[in-house]
Amino acid sequence: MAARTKSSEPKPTKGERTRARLLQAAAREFAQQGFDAARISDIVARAEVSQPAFYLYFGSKEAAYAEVINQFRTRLRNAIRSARLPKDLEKDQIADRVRWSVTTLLDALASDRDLLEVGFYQALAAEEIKAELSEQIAANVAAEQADGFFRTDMPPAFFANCLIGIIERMARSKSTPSERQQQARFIAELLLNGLRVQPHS
Amino acid sequence: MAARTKSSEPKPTKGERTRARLLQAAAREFAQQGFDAARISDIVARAEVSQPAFYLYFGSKEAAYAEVINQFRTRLRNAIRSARLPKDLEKDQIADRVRWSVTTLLDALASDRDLLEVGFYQALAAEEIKAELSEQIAANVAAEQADGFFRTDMPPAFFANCLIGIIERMARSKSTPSERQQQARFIAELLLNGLRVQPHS
Amino acid sequence: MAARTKSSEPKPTKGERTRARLLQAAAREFAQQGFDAARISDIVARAEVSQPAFYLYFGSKEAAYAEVINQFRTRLRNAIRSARLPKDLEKDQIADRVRWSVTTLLDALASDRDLLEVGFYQALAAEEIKAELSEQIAANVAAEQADGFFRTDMPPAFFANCLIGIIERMARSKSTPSERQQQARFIAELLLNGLRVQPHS
Amino acid sequence: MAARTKSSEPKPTKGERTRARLLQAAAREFAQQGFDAARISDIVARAEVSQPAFYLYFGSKEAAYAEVINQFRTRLRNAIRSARLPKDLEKDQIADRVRWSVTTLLDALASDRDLLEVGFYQALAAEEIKAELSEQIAANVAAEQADGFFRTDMPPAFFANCLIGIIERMARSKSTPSERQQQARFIAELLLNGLRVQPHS
DNA sequence: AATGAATGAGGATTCATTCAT
DNA sequence: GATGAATGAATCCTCATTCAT
Repeated sequence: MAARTKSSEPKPTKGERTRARLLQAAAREFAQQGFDAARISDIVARAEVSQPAFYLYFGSKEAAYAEVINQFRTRLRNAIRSARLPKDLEKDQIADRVRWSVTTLLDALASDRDLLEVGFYQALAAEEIKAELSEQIAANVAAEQADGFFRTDMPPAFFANCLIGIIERMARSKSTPSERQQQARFIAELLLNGLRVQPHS
Repeated sequence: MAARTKSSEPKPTKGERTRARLLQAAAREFAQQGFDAARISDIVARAEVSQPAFYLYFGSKEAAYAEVINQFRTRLRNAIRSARLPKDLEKDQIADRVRWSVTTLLDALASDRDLLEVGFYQALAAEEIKAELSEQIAANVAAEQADGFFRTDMPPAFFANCLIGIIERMARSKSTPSERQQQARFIAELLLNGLRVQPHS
Repeated sequence: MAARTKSSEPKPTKGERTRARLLQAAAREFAQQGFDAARISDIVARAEVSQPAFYLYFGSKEAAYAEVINQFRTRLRNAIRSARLPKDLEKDQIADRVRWSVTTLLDALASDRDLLEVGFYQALAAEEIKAELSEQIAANVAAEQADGFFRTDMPPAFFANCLIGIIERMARSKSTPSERQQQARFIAELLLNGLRVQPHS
Repeated sequence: MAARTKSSEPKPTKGERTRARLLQAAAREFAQQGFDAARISDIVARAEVSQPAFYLYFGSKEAAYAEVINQFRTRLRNAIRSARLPKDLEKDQIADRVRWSVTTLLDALASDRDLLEVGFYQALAAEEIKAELSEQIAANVAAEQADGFFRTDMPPAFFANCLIGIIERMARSKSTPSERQQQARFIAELLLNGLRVQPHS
């Protein structure tokens, strides 16, 4: 009776495992070839199933692509949710916290290179995803401006887009966790203090 | 004084005009559909010529795409060349000059939406182009750091990528020249002074 | 008085009921889609069983189609057998009797629209079935000519085909029993007396 | 100057001839296999062109089928138009004239066996075509009833359907022109005078 | 008695590309 | 300088059918 008490997923059936394999193979092919150039035959070869098996689990090439994109969106949304600065933050912790937020985002993006490629760099999906991301970040920034953390003479949406642009560039290169921390440090520093020669630091 | 003495383009022959129409049509189709989804048949339809005419001027679909990309690269290179800060700049003019550089870039990018789409947002070409762009900007930044305009505790390449990321996001939306000036002002301000609440300003 | 004493079908097992459901579903799909366009997946969906279940009861799609056709043939044969004019018929009862024969046929055809569609209107089966039907009717007609009921200057086979053609057209439209009686009346009248303006009637 | 004066069709281009070959090949395949079972690959093989050539002239398999059907409809419509009894007909010429009408129809149907098969015996198109045919014939019959040629106690639509059914059966078998005349004679006789033993004839 | 899962084989359609004129 | 006509090669997708349970 005790078994499986905690697990939310009872145990994947054979079909579910096949489907998962196909989805992963699809993500890889879409990432490497783009939607049009990706061939179902390569996806199923990678997943080691026959062509009809693909259609057992996805209605069409488009549907599979959409599912890959959705995976990415969902993960990204979750990451964003964790990246909000808490209200009771001390002013001198801002830098740390911004760094942490950026790290969270970079880590989320780096967690699956294939999803990243499809969702962030392929024209078909990227713009819509970035638009959503932008809105969410802008909302966060607005709140943080209201809390007095950031200067208020720049529109949140503008800043959100800058952040997305920067992160997109950074996320492009394969990086280790510690490299990402370093990146996050630079980004936070640039965003907070700018490029101008600093008075003392 | 003889006619056409100064003009660098003597006078386009019929063939040259056809070729130009085809190239523009190709840019539009590639921009709207992406390389794979773009069809030669649509390109020639747009250019109002027959299919074989396309092969009279371009060796292949790939070759036409490459030519579109090259157009973009060339324009971009020229723009970058103008964006370097002059050495004898007064320190209090930095802001103006950075603003001007960013405006130059944004204007160059906005000058042809189709080229921009292909060269900056389509995975096939974008990374290479951005890599080149990054190197050039990094070189500029390094020089400017050496001249004492910018703080030196950030790697030029890092900064170059940030700038590219930001510019890419900004260039995405269709904008009027004056909107681009406004964008450039924000960008320069952010890059120079950061998001932190400013001591006095 | 005991239950099922008279019934020729002892009591269908579960398997037999499944098979019957499948056969009916097949008839419906074949009728609506034709042999080629009908899909096993739709048949089993209609019968609410799985795909393999189909092959538990029918060797192939063709076999199932053949069985549907056979059902129709059998019913038709029985109907024809009842439609023969009895020898000791009074001359003035011919009209009634012909009417009755036609009604019998029309009723038989109307008793299952799906079988009718497959067996009478789908090219795959119809010709063969009509050929058999034609022979049987021709035999009846020949006998009736010999008995002096019908004029003998027309070949029985010719007349049989006319009758089949007429009946086929009539059977096409969905009709109530009383509409079929009306149709039968017209048919009998036309066949017996023709379209020419009648001397007195 | 004199050349081509009478010809209404200037001279078929190569493409038009290819298209005609394809259409005929399609008619043959559709006739022999039915719409679903017919394969484009067989059609183009018969027309001795490549598969893409098919799509140069027809948008799809469906479109080609529709065109075949339309050819048949058009011919049939023309035939029907000629089969109307002229008003100034002498009563004793009715039989001849009915015979002639039926012959016209049978000849039209026999003129292209492939079109006939598709348009008259394949479920997909047959019903609609016969419905139209029925209306036209019924209109003719009504006019002829009004002119006093036929008895008026039978609905024209009913008679039209009978005629169509009979003709459909007759047209089924391959026949020579003289066989068709014989068929037409029988049909006219049956329709006019019926099967009843005739008083004197 | 029944099914979840899978596949071999085949068919329609599209597209870049090329002759022959 | 230009095109009507044609094709080789591929790709998505469907369907009847089966295996292991």
